[in-house]
Formats: sequence, C-alpha cells, structure tokens
Amino acid sequence: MVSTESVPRSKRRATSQKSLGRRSELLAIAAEMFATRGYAQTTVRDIGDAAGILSGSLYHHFDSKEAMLDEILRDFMGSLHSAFAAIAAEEEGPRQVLEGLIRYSIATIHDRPHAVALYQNESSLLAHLPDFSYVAQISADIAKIWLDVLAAGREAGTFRRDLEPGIAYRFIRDSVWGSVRWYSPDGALDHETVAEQYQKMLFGGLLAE
Amino acid sequence: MVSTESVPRSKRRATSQKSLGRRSELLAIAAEMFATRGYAQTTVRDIGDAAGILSGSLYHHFDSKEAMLDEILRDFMGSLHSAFAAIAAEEEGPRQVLEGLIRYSIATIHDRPHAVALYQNESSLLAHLPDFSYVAQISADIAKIWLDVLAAGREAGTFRRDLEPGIAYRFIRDSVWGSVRWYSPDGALDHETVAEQYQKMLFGGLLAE
Amino acid sequence: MVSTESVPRSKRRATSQKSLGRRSELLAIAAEMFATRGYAQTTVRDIGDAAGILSGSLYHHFDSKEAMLDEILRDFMGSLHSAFAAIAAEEEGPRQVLEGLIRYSIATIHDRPHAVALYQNESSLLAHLPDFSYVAQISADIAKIWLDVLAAGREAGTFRRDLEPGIAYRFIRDSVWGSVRWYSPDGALDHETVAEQYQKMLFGGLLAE
Amino acid sequence: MVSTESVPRSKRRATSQKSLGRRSELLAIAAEMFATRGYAQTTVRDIGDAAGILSGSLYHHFDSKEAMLDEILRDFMGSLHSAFAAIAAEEEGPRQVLEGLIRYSIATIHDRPHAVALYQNESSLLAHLPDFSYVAQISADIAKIWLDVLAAGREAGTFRRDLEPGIAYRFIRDSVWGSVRWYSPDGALDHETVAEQYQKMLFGGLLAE
DNA sequence: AATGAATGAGCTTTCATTCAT
DNA sequence: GATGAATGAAAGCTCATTCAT
Repeated sequence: MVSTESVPRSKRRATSQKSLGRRSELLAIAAEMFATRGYAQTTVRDIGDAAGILSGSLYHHFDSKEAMLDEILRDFMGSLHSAFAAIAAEEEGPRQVLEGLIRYSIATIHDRPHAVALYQNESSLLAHLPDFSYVAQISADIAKIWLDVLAAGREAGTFRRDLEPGIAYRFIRDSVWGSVRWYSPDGALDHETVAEQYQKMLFGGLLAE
Repeated sequence: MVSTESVPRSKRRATSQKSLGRRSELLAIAAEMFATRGYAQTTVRDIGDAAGILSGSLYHHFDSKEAMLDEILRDFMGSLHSAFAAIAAEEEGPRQVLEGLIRYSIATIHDRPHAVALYQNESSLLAHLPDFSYVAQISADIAKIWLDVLAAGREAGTFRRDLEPGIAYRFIRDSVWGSVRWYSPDGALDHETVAEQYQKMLFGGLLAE
Repeated sequence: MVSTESVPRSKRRATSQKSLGRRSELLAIAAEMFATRGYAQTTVRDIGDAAGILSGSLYHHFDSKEAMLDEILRDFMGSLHSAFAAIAAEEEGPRQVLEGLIRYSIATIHDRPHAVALYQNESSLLAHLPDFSYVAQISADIAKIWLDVLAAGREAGTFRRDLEPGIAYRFIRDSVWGSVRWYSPDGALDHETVAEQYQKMLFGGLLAE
Repeated sequence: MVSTESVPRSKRRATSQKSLGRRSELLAIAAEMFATRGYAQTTVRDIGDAAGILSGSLYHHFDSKEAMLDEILRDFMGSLHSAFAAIAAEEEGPRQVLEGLIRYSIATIHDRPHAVALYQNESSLLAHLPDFSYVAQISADIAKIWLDVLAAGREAGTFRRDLEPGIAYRFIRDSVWGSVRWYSPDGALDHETVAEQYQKMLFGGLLAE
C-alpha cells in the first residue's frame, strides 16, 4: 500500500530532481568556468565540453550564455542580500552585527567561491548593461546595510569617530571579499580561522598592546 | 653649413621624440581601455579608434595586442618593485616601513590607476601564461618585501603576535589595492586622506578607545 | 455485445478521424505559416508552437518539414490541374473557357489563399529540386491548358491575332495569380467582384468605348 | 603642364573607382544571389565564395548581410520612385503617362532584373521590419503616382468608368512586374516587344475587333 | 606611418532531426 | 502521440593579424 504510493512519488521526485539537477549541474559548471577564466573568455563550447554535451545543446536549457550568467548572479545576489538583511535585523549591538556580516561573508566565500569570484570580477563590467541593472541595485542595497551598521556603531561610540563610514565600508568590503582570490575551500586554512583573524585585524588593528 | 646639419638632426630628434611620444600615447590609451573594459573585451579596433588610426596601423608600433599588455605591465611591476625595495631598504622601524609601503601604494593608485586596475583584474588570468611568468615572479618578490616587514615587526613586538603574517599580508594587500576600484583621482577625496584613514584602520582597528 | 464491438469501432473511427483531422490541422497551420513568412523562414518549432506541441512531435506525423511542404503543394497542384482540365473539357467556346479558368482561379485564391501564396512564392526556388520536379511538371501541364485555349481562340478569331499566345498567357497568369498578394478573403471586396473586374480588363482593356 | 595635373587626378580617379567598384561589384553579386535563391537562403559564405573572398571579409565593406540588402533596395526604390515621378510630371495625357510608366517598368526589368526580383520577392516579408519601413513608404508613394494617373484618365473619359482604379492599379502592377519572373534579358524576346504587347493587352484587351 | 583589403580561426546561436522514455 | 534531451551541421559575425600600397 505504501509502495503503490511511494513509487510514483519517488519517481516524480527523481525526475524533477534529474531535470532540476541537470540545470543546476550545468549552471555549476558554467559558474566555475566563468569564475576561473572569466565570462568573456569562457566559450559555450568550453561549457558544453565540460558538461559532456555539444555547445548547441546548452540552448535547450538556457536562452543564451548571458542568461546563464544572469541566473547565477541573480540567485547569488538575491540570497546574499536576504542573508545580510536577516543578520542586520537581529536585535544586537553594531559590533555583533558587523561580526555576523563578516563571518557570513567569509563562510559564503567558502561555500560558493565561484559565485563570489564571478561577482567580484564581472560586476564592474556588468554595471552598465541594462539587463544587469539589478547588480548595481542589489549592491547598493547591500552597501546600505553595512553602512547603517557602521554609522550606528559610530553614533553609539562603539566605532571610532575619526573614521569616515564610507571609507571604512569600502575598506572592510575589499579586504573581506578580496580573500576569495586566495582562499581555497579545500586548503589547510579553514574559513573560521580566517574569519577570526580578520575580525581581530578589523576591530583591533595590527599593533600590539 | 651648420644649418644644413642641424636641420636634419633636429628633425630626426623631433621624429624620434614624436615616435616615443606616439608609443607612450598609444600605450596610455590601451592601458585605460584594458583597465576599464578588460583586456579581452578591448579590441585592437577600439584602441585604434581611440587613437585616431586604423587597427592595422597599431602593428607598426607593437608586435601584437599582447605585446602592449606586456609592455604596460612589465613597466608597472618593475617600477613598483623597485620603489617597494627602496622603501624597505631605508633604515627605519617596521611600522614606519609599512606606513611607507601603504602610502606609496595609495599614491600609485592615484598616479597610475589604469596600470593598477589592469594588474588587479588580469594578473590572475595571466599567471598561467608562460609569456607572463614574470607577473607571478615579481608578485612573489613584492610579497616577500611586505611579509618580511610584517614578520620583523611581529618579532620586534610592534605587531600583534596572534596574527598570522601570511593572512595579515593578504588582508592589507586586498584592502589597499582594492581601493583602485572605487578611488577616483579626480574626485573630492584626495589620496592622502585615504592613506591616513587606511593607516588608522590598519594599525588601530575600528573600535573606539 | 453490440456495444462491445461498437465501442472500439467508434473509438477507432474517432481516433482515425481525429488522426486525419490532426494531420490536416497541422498541415493547415504549416501552410499558413509557410505562406505568410516563407518556407525557409518558418521553423518546425514555429509550427509546433502554433499547434501546441513540441517540434519533435511533428515527426510523429510527418517525415520531415519538406514532407509537409510536399504534401501541401502536391495536393493543391493536383486538384488545381484537375479542375482546370475539367473546365477546359466542357464543350464551350474559348472565351467561355477562359472566363471559367479565370473565375475558378480567383475563387481558389479566395478558398485556399495559403496554398496559392505558397505556390507563388516558393515554386521558383523549388523547381530545381529533384523531389519537387512535379511542380514544374504540373505547372507545364496547366500552362498547356491555358495556352491551348488562347491559341484556339486566336484561330477562331475570338482573340486578337497580333498577340503572341505565350506572352498573353504569362500576362493573364501573373495578373490573376498576383492578386493573392493583396486580396483578403475576409476583406470588403468579394472575389466575384474581383473576377468580374479582371475579366473586363482582360477582355476589353482599360480604354473607354 | 597638363600632365602634371592629370597624373594625380587620374590616379585619384582610379583609386576611387576601384574602391567604389569593389563595393558595387559585391552588391551586384549579392543582389543576383538574393534574387535567384532568396535573401534568407543566400549565406554570406555564398556571397564571399562568388566574390572570391572569405565571408568575414565582406564585413570590411558592409556592416551586415542585412545592410547589403538595405543598400540594394534603398538605391533601387529611390531611383524607381524618382523616375516614375519624372514621367508623371511630364505634361501629357493620362494614356501617354501610363504608357511611359509601363515602358519604363519593363525597361527596368530588363536593366536591373535582380533588384526588381528582389523587391518582388522580399518586400512583403520586409514590410514589418522597422529597418525597412521605407520599403512600404516608397511603395505607397509609387502607388499614388499610378493611381493618380488612372483616376485622372478615368475622369477625363480616357479610361473606362466601370473599373475601380484600385483594382486596376493592382492588375497592371502585378501583370507588368510579374514579368520579371519569366523575362530573360539575354533571351530572344526583347523588352520593347514585351512592352508593346503588354500595352496592347492593357489598353485594348484580348478580344478581336 | 598609415591605409584598406583580406585572412583564418573562432565565436554565439539556430535549427531540422533523432530517440529513449 | 507526445516529451525532452541531445545531435551535428551550418549560420551570421568578430577579431587579431598580415601585407601591398
């Protein structure tokens, strides 16, 4: 009895997983290649070869090469923004929120290095394309979250008054996200250590005492 | 009599100066385009158009598009390394040397933003090409200079002991050089202010007190 | 018992009718698209979309896209030739026969505009393909019918002697069939009026008196 | 003295002729292929092959395949409209003007058969494209010239009152321009004979007496 | 020094067709 | 009968580079 129901259900699930899996699989391949060799330098043939199909067959799944990039970036930036907003919404002090944002950022670099690298490398070139206007939009939304925390902490006396929040934000952002270029998820250094060291430097500086 | 000699001589000198000027002019144009739209995304026709000549005519001045990139990068990295080495050679304490490296880096971003951006954006893609092996080589030499200062300062008790120099180096490097993406040489913010703020954050951290 | 037999029979009949209907339906869709946007410009995906199925599913009904065109054209040209032959076989004078051919042609444009347009637009490109040799063949057969009428009428003194029948045939053919490009079956102008006006011009010319 | 001037002048002329000649040559090749096998069915490789160059080299002369079609059609339709307007502007009776329009049309079919065929075959598909809106525009302008002549002749009693000018125009247009499909500039039949026969049929009709 | 015509390789994309399910 | 994934060939176009002038 259970089996009669479970068979089609599992089948349906399997099929849908397969379908969804195929798309995701292709996107994962594309993301990795876009990230490592650059979007423009990655040909659809490269992606097809890596996926074991002909380049033309990609167009059965996606409208264009650009559509693949769009799907990867849109998904990544959307979830990043949501996560940041959730962290900022927690009722805690500015320092705790900033710690949370940093920790989540470095964990994201660990979990989704290709999407992060892609965003780091391509967003400046993409900003001007109308189809990718959301990149600049979400970037601005994210910046606001960080800036608000920095400004609140400055008001509250947690952060130094002689620092301009706009410069501080860029300083933090560049140092944290920049680590995507050298951090290896499979390397000896684990991301929690990185987060810890970064927080020490960011909050306390390099000088002893 | 004098005039008969001096005329062609001055002419020759003028031509050669013009030639040198023309080369530099073309390289400056190429550097800007490579930096702003990416090396691969910049066509030789783009460069030719911007220079007011046909793309084919560029080959009168340079062997290839890659040769232009090479010349720009080699020159930039060479002078950067020399300058860093000179700063490190001055007989001063680790903190003063590190301050000097940072100040010079930010001044370089102000003075040669295109070359810096080019290096930031393309060096990772270039690292694997045999013709650009010097990029990785000089990068390593530069890293050694910074790392030595950090290690010396740590030994001397100037810098915190609980920071891993390798991570600290990358942290500083990414935050400092990352500013090339947002700093505008013509903007309201001057580079000395940036350097000052960056040193405050790097040495003392964000926290008040 | 009757029911056991009648059910599958009616079912089969229904299915087969449905099948036939489906085929015709698909051919009608294809004919319209071939006619309006051109055979080469119409993709099997266009046809599938218009029919509500996937392009690949069309191959359950037809061997190829070309086979659809073939079926449409063969059917059209066959019935056109038969009808013309029947009109010519009636025992009447050349003028009456010619009137009949013209009237039938314009009625056909009204009844089957897509097939006519298809024939008008594609036959010249098709003439050279071996698979479509029947197009040229039937065209020649049809031409003979019209030419014979014209020649007979000229002999009989009905038609002018100073007109070359070959030129006259092409003149009539092009003017009559050309109307498929502007005549609208749903428009204000009905096809009988068109036929009447065309006969006036063809037989009597434009000049008054 | 004359020679010193004539040398550079003839040189310049030769160069410019060569350049202009190359473009025209390529357009002539393209026009013939577009006309005989259809625009969509003609590949840029076909054109390149026929011209003895690689397909990519065509893009040194033209922006796109469509730009070639555009240049051919725009030139043709422009000169056709001018010529028709000039004929209509001559101070003569409607019959003489109509004769002139017909004669010029058939001469054009003789002189520029490919451009005419191209216009005949592709204009209906092009009408909807924004880049080719001028095709519909000039077509309408030309139609107005013919219609005005027909209406004037009808008013003046030259042409029959029982013919609707709109239908008459289409009848004449289709019969005259339709001849591009069968008339051969190199054939035994010369275009003046065709014009003469067409005028006989159009003005006097088929019937004897 | 520069032009302008051409090359040749490679790009993204389209599309008729096949086939296992 | 229909789906959906894939094929394979070909399309229009781009671009670094060459070379005669």
